[in-house]
Amino acid sequence: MTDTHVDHTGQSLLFLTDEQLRKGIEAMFFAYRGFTADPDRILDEQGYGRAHHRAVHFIHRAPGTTVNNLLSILGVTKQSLNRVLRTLTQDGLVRSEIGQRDRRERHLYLTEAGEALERELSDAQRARMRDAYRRAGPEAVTGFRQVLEAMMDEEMRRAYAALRDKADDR
Amino acid sequence: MTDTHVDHTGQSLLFLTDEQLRKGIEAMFFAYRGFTADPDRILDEQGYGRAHHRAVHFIHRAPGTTVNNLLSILGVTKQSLNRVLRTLTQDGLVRSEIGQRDRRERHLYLTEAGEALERELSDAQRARMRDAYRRAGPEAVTGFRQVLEAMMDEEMRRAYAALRDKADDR
DNA sequence: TTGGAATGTCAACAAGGCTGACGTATCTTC
DNA sequence: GAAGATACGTCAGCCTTGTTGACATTCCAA
Repeated sequence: MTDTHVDHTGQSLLFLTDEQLRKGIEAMFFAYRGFTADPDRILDEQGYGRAHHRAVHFIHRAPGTTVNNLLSILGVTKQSLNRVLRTLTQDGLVRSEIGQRDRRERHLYLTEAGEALERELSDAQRARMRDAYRRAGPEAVTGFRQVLEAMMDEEMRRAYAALRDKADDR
Repeated sequence: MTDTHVDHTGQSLLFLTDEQLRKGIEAMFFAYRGFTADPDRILDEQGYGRAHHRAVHFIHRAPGTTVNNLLSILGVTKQSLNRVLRTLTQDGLVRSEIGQRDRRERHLYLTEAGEALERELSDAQRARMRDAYRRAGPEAVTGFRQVLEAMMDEEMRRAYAALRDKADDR
């Protein structure tokens, strides 16, 4: 499929045709649809959207995070995030606490109900991911992660790395 | 990173922790942002959005495609697609021809201006993809594609395969 | 102590999804 | 030839989720 050669320095070279790159682009497009399909269904039942999923996911990942912090991870305006946060708070899924050190800050946490939704969503998404990994095999998984990481913007790569290494899984 | 073992049947097994799966999920999220970042900038300058990009991309890929066909690939409603197609046609980027065999059908083509925009968009996206591939290396590329393909819904996998094999690149 | 910066909230608007209803042209089938 | 099915376009109206602008609260440094 991909045409690999080794040059005189021993470096492995990739000859990438436009066609190969296009396939990668379309694979990314279609796969992302599959990636979000299961959560989307669950969210729809509850009257939520992807924005709610993202908020819930990252609050779960980093409990006590501030609004500003979440903003930089999600890459949206604070007004946009605020609307999502407001509905989640009203519905009793998210709880916000005024900062001890800096009273301007709000620290965000999931309630029990919030954790329950998060679990439902991430179970579905992990099942999809696990299935894809199983079918593709272990070497494929490593390659998958390497390409994705190389595709991020520098800024996102930093956000990802910070989250990536938070919990250990060796 | 991924823990692989070989069982007594010689089968390679994957032990996937929730943490590993979560990293994959977050990698997918951040990478998709990088994936769309460059086209988004170009589109924004011209007053278009991702919806226009998708239409232009697939009309370029399958010139003469019908509206219905495009609908099933994009997975949106005809009202939604129509809005996009209308602006693209008015702006002289897309041209539609009444079908020869079936005069109810409209066959879609990019104009010269449409092809020019498509080229600009896909050049940017390919550059990003090429860069990611180069950094990740040849084996990673194969794995990347395998996992993505396994992550698609069955329906999307068919659409992808149909497009995938249209042009040859061995 | 006061003015600027940072944090977060409220209001209003736009893009782009969606459903529902309908009109028109064109097959296809009886 | 009439009746129904199909392909496409359009109008109206809704929702989510992005945007900008204005404003309140709080902190900090001059």
